Amino acid sequence: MRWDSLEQERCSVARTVAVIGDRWSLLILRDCFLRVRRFEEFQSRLGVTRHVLADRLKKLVRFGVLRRAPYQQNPTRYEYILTQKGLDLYPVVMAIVHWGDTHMVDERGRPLLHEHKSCGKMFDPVMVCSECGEPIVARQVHVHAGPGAAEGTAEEIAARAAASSSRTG
Amino acid sequence: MRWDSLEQERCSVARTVAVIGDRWSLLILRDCFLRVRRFEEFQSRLGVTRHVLADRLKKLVRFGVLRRAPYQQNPTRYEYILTQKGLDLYPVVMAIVHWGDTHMVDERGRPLLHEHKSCGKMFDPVMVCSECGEPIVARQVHVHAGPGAAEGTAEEIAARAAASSSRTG
DNA sequence: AGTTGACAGTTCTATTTTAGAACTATATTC
DNA sequence: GAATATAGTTCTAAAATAGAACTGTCAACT
Repeated sequence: MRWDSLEQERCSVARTVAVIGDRWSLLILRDCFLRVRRFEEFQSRLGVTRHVLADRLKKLVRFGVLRRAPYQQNPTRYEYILTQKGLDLYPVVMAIVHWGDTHMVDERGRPLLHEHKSCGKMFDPVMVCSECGEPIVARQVHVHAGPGAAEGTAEEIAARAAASSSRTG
Repeated sequence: MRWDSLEQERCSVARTVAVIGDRWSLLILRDCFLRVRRFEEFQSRLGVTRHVLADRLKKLVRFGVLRRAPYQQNPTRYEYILTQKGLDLYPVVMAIVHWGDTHMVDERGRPLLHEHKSCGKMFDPVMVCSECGEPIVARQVHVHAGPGAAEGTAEEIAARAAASSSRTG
């Protein structure tokens, strides 16, 4: 599998990973949600090489996650702003933050706290079912082939894997 | 910034990215949640090189996301199973899937549908506030320095970025 | 007894990506 | 006219990845 072909995969994870599935893209996004917008600030905060930063910003713009907006003339300079498509990545970033807060903090505790302006409280993000509102755990989810499924659907794969496990283990 | 040092960063995103922030790790995780467990099956499904697969599985075991469990003797062979720490990554994977379903599908529609066994319905994952239960959007969240914050906290950074924007743009 | 096949890797070379540093371009301030 | 700010591009060395072949263990078949 080549990376160029990832975005054409019949899997939403693979397609998303084609956009944000590298280390620097995720860190750039984190900074975007912290209102960082300019090349120099990304660069100095992240310590990423300028070459890679330019490349990743181009990629995120190409995929419509960021847009390049002029903020001054003479010379014209641009800053990078999250589009709606980019803002919709907030749950991904928050899920990552929360996992890090839960499993990767040291004795000093979590580096950031999040306040929900609507209710005024410090909160954790919780992923719930859109239908019943209950928190989602992996065991309680069953996958089905959707309209865009390829031949080897996840359903079939899970069935095959289960069969192979009971056969040998 | 070296990748070895990423896990020591004072940021939960950076620490999480040190574990799962590369393309193959995320795809391996996706497969884990689809009950794939064995080297050969990961390899044939993903098309990843065996070298990289071995490396990533080792890394995920080292970080406690997967554990290596024997499933046969003579010769002893192992499969890779999600630990609780790994299962806790489900919201990350689901958030990625949902973003892909929303923004990266083609005309055929989404490849997978998810059924919530608890309520029996097809659902989308929604990220809500642990305190008030309302869906979370980026604008409604304010960050504060936590006990593990470093010097340049996100709060300060956001303030600085805002100041710089109003100055020049 | 010898060959084949399954499984879970390891090793090798060629290619691609990234790190790190220097350089370019435009315009403003000292 | 020199220094500074911003947003890149270009260069070489180092690291990671792709792609293929190879290793070791054991079971099953011939």
